[in-house]
Amino acid sequence: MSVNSSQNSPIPNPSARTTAGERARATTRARLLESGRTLFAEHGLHRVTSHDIAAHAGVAAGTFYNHFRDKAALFREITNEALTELTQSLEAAAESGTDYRQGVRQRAAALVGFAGENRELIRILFSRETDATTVQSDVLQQMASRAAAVRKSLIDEGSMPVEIDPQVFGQALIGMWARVVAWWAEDTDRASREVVIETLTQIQLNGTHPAHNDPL
Amino acid sequence: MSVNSSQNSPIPNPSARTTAGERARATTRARLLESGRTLFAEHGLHRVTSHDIAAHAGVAAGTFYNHFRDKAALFREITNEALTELTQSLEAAAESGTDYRQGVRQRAAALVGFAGENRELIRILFSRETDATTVQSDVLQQMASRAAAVRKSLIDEGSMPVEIDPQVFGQALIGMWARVVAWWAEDTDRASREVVIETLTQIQLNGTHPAHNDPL
DNA sequence: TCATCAACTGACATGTCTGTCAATTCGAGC
DNA sequence: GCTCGAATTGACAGACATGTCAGTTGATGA
Repeated sequence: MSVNSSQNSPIPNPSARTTAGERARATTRARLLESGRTLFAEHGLHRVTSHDIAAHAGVAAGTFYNHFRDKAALFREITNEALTELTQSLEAAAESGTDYRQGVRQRAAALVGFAGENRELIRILFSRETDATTVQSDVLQQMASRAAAVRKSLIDEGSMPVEIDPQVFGQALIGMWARVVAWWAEDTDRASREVVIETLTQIQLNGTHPAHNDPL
Repeated sequence: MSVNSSQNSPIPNPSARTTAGERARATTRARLLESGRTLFAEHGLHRVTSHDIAAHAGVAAGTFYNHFRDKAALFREITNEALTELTQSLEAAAESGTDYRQGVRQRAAALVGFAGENRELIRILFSRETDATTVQSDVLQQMASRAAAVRKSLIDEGSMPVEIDPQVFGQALIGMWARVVAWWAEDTDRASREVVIETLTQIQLNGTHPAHNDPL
């Protein structure tokens, strides 16, 4: 096997020597993904058929199955790609954060920033009107349990009232993030990016260090 | 038309003189609704067929359509009933509250209480795994915009920092309520009812009067 | 006992989505 | 120009959900 053997990566390497056939195949595949993204965002998973996607991409119905086992496979690829990107974005934010307050704000900014630049994907992942609801939880669950862990340690050291349960608060954060981001991505004129970030940050910080916080 | 003509009400009047046929009809209808609730809660709207519901209720497929125009009609009836009940419960809580803090806690208690006693309905209305997602928003939207209005007036009188945007906060509350309640209703051993209520209350109060609150 | 009628039955016609496959197109190499 | 094979085509068969309807059941009351 050569070092430069062809990859399964969804993104074809443009610098590699490719045949016209390979290029055509990659183009068709990309078109199908793009059409899937557009249609799923607009109509939701179960109101879009594989034939719809093929037609929107300008290829025959059978071609769809030349590239994807079934509709679920294409959907999975779209959402996995989105979630990977989002996860990376959040992890980068987590690493760059120094103190806790700053970290919270940076993660909120990463989430909101991602939402602003990937509105179709957010619509697919989080919107009430579409159906990726089973998928969404993983990233957020991670974020929330991280937040819950921090919160737990704050309780243990006594700097947080026990009335706020870490698990419940974690779920509350997940719900809040998903909803706010979906709402905002639907129409980003509804609020400025900064206000959204700031509100999410404040809620999380106030929930964490209530009452006896330094005023900002 | 007689004063006592038969009604379209889903709940038959037991004190009225009824024929055996009418009683049978009401029973069948109730069975279908009950089966729908069970199956929708377990499998979600679009993985349950009208024939499934009929079979679960122990009647023939055609009987379903003797009682409901179609699957959507039965689903609507289930969710409407649930939402009406929930709304009433929340409104009762809103009326009984005297001061703002108390009102917040009472509405949270009403929501959580409803969730504990109607776990199937909550699962249908709010769970990620089912599909009533379009329906859920109305009640919560109302709750949230009420909360947002109060919050706006607090901003206007200067007792709340402007960083927290009322609209965004309203969406955050909706998301938080829906998620927490769905999570808790799935397994009520996850946290005590009191802890859930208290956490929701704290988050909302802290979000409203941050930093310079009286400590509880 | 019998006629009536609403409730119920379940086979079926209809429409829709899915995934397949034999035939066709088209670029690459000879 | 010709052959090979990968990519594509689109008609089609199978699976399934939906809603209907002619026929059956059983309570009612004459």
